[in-house]
Amino acid sequence: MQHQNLLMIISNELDSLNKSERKVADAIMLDPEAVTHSSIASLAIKASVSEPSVNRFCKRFNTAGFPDFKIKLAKSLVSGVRFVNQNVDSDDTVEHFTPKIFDSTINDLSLVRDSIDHGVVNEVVNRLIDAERIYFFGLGTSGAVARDAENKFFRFNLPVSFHDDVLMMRMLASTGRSSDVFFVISHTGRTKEVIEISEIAVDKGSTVIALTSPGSPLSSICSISLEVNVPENTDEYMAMTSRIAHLVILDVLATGFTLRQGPDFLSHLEKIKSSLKPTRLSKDK
Amino acid sequence: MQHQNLLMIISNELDSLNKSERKVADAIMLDPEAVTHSSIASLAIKASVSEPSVNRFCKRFNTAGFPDFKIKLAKSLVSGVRFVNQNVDSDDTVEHFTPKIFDSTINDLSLVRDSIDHGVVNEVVNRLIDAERIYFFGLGTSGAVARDAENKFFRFNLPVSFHDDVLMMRMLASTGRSSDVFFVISHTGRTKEVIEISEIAVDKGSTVIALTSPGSPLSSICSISLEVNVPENTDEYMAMTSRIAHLVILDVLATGFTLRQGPDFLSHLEKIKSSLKPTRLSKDK
DNA sequence: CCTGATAATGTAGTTTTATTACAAAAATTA
DNA sequence: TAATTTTTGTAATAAAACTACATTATCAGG
Repeated sequence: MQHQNLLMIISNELDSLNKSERKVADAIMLDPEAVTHSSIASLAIKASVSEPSVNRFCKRFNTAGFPDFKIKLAKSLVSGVRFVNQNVDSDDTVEHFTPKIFDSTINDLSLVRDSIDHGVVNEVVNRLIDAERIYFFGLGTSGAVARDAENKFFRFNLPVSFHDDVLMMRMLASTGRSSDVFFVISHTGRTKEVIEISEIAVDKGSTVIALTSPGSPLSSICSISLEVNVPENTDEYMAMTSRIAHLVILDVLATGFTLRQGPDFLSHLEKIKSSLKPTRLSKDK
Repeated sequence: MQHQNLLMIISNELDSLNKSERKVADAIMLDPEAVTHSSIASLAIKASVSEPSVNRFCKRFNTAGFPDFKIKLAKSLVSGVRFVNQNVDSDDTVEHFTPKIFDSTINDLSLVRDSIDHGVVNEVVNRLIDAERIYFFGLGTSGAVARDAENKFFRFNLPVSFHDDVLMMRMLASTGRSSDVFFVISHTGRTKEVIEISEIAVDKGSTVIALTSPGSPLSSICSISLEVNVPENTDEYMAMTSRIAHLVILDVLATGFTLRQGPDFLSHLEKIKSSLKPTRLSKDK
């Protein structure tokens, strides 16, 4: 893992430390937050070791020195990213598990943000702009994502629909034209029906864009694959965050779409927005 | 606000700074990450001011001095929450706007995380557990959220459905029983139809839980209101992040639900999970 | 259980970094 | 414009971190 939490690394390597290093580690674990504000001297005293021992400790953990160590330590302490189990425990109360779920989602989103392929995003936006029709396909949870996508892309003045019925999907795929874009959403990329349907659409010469995980069967057979790597959640109580990443990516695509259309397009969006006004109660009652 | 971001504070007070303070602020904003690794001297040079000016700058922002400032700055950079210029510009390329959209979503989620009322969450979980039936209602974008919620709560072995058709909603609401829970999702909380339907359900003695924004008409008429304050996005190109916050909150509720059922319940969830296996291609081809 | 080698730790001095006190320079006000 | 206040910088001081080297502990082979 590229970006791992310093405190976590320390606690993992606790066994492979020598005496004084261990003393330093213990002193840090006791109150990491305090270490952030203390000098190398005071930490040395707290750990009953010499200052250079603390310094050596820092370097052992791939930091430039004590100040750098403090910075990295501080980062690892930020808001709920507490290294000690960010997993939900069976005896957690609302106060405990709520921030854990948020933090875990946030963390996953930032991983996706940093790993997404801009070239592919760009290419997908191009294909969407050239499309005469867009179909969003998804089953189960991804069906909800597809539905959200329809809602978003509908505003762009082109025929869009979403489908979560495999029979409909199959029929549409087999009657698809080369100017049609099938946007297939699937977390696993392993659902047989979805793969078959995508293959049909590809055979018919339509563009099939997949929003799925890297290296999946779906990914390999479609025209363009927008691969999203969301770490599998081993925690039984944790929800699937991939669908949220998918939603954000669709936001990205919609934004790219809008930007490419130029500023005139904004007035069109405004028109749709204001069409909803009569359905709402006004702000001032 | 309890936990506010240092970078955000700085960018907010940019106007009230004097010349040299402003120079320091600009130098920091240019590359905050670099500042966390630099000395007061090098930052002073970069900002073309004296070292004491940098020191005074730090103290002005309620930090003990430069080292403490660096720690706080480092913390504000965690989870990639970059606050500088998170609006999408019309000449942004994919490389530019993609992280902006992710960051803005992440930022909103962390605000919701810190502002959510745990007592209400707890109460909502209780009501959901006592429910004999749960209906998830939502229109437009919130329809997709409702659909996702159905998918999630369906696994809990109790009758759940989602509806995005106002006529169906109206009929269900008017035939509702006191053991029924209507879970109404609405970002604005101002859609007339939704409010009317909720009022009907309340009159019939059903429990109406609203997932909506604070102080909205919907919020005031329902049984329990789960209020989510997502800052309105003024940027024309930015998407609505409230729906994502809603999804995460539904994850939280589902988690609370699962935890309350005790460990035996997990085997039931496992059963549902494995029921999907035959629809998928195996990992090893 | 000694001896030499190696690893671990500490001491003391050096260098870097941050802070403070004060003076000079701007800016502001009357 | 002179007095006052605010801002900014200079230079000295203090604090903190690091380095080279010395000492001590540990361990393997005899």
